[in-house]
Amino acid sequence: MRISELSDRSGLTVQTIKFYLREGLLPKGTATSTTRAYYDERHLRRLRLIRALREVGDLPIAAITRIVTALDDEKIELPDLLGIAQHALGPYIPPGADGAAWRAAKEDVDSLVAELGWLVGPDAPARDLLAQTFLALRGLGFPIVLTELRPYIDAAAAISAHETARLAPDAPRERALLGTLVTTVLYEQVLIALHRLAQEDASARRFGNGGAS
Amino acid sequence: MRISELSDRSGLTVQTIKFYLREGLLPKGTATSTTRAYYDERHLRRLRLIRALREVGDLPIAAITRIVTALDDEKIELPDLLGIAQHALGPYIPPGADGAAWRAAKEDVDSLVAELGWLVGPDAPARDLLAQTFLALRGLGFPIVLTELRPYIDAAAAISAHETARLAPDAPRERALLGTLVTTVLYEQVLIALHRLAQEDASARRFGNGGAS
DNA sequence: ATCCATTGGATAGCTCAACTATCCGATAGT
DNA sequence: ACTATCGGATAGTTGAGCTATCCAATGGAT
Repeated sequence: MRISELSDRSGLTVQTIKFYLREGLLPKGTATSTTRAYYDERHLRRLRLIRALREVGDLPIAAITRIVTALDDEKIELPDLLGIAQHALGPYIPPGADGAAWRAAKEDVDSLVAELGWLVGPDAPARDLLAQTFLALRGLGFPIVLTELRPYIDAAAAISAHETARLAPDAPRERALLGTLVTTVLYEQVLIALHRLAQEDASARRFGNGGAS
Repeated sequence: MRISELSDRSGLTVQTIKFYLREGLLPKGTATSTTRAYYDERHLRRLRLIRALREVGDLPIAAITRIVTALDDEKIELPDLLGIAQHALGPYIPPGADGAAWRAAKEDVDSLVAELGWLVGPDAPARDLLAQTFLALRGLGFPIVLTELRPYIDAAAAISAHETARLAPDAPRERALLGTLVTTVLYEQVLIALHRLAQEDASARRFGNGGAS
């Protein structure tokens, strides 16, 4: 199909698609002449992936670029993609930030991970995310207590065990990679949404339907 | 304290603090003359809250404005604040979007919530967030299966039950409100971070330490 | 064969969010 | 009395993510 049909079918403007082409998010179509190139279903699927990561996952273009580059790289295998995706998700803490309090929070996280016996790379960005949150909580007068953390740890462990088990080991590479990504990025939003819904429910039951309009 | 001391203690520039004052995120100090105003610990706490919501929760200024306005409104009670905070968190789906597929996704969500018997307001934004994610997943060829959702539902329910139970009913109003907010916004990040860590652990165990650097 | 809408490719511009910088007149403290 | 600082206002900057315009080259319809 031509770019205009790609535009129609994806719901994106031609300009936006050209922008994604420029940025290297979308591979070029097969050129049949100077002024004509053809696109196929793979391009359409790629656009859908980009939009899902942008709109639902709220990832910046730069992060999506890194992810799709890894997706297109035949050499990258499934287990490695998770690391790449997680790195792309951030957060990006400028190195050497914040001094003593930051280092203390990092150490809290490190010792928590060690205590749990989780096999996690030492520079996983999720460590920074957790440390950042610990730091903010402390600053607001809500210091972290391990026992308070327990339900979150259990929930995280249960869900990720389920997710990993669900990966079909015989799926074709592209689909397996996509499945991993989807799990990492989109099901995280599912979890957040369900949590907010459950929270509203719990609050309504406790306070007798407080703020529900 | 004066604005310069507030700047030093919060780590924000004077300009940024002035910006927050202009935007109504930070209440004005008590003016002692045309060119002098004094700020107290409450202002410092407010700045810490703003930064936590911005940096950790990644909320836009507009959402934070709505939240702190509710915080400062003596008439708003704890149960109502949760609704306000959740509304401020978004997402903001432009009404009347996307047509048939969108409506179908919304209905999936509505029937799910009904099936679970959860007491959730009909216009809770979390419904939209979930619908949006369902839609994206379907577009990528990963349709939602209720059984796949089960672990997420259970996790969400367990966590929010814990959170609601943890609210001390005798805490002073300001602190109770803050606690609710913190739970909603910051512990969500804790959950995400733990999930990513757990996922990396599960993947490492299954594939023999794949991408961990 | 001709002609005009469409395409690919390049470049420049726009919009929004979140600050950041400058200016100005008043004043507090020395 | 004087000068660094403050509050308040206004304007400018930066980065992300598009969006619009231009241009020469088609290529399908006539």
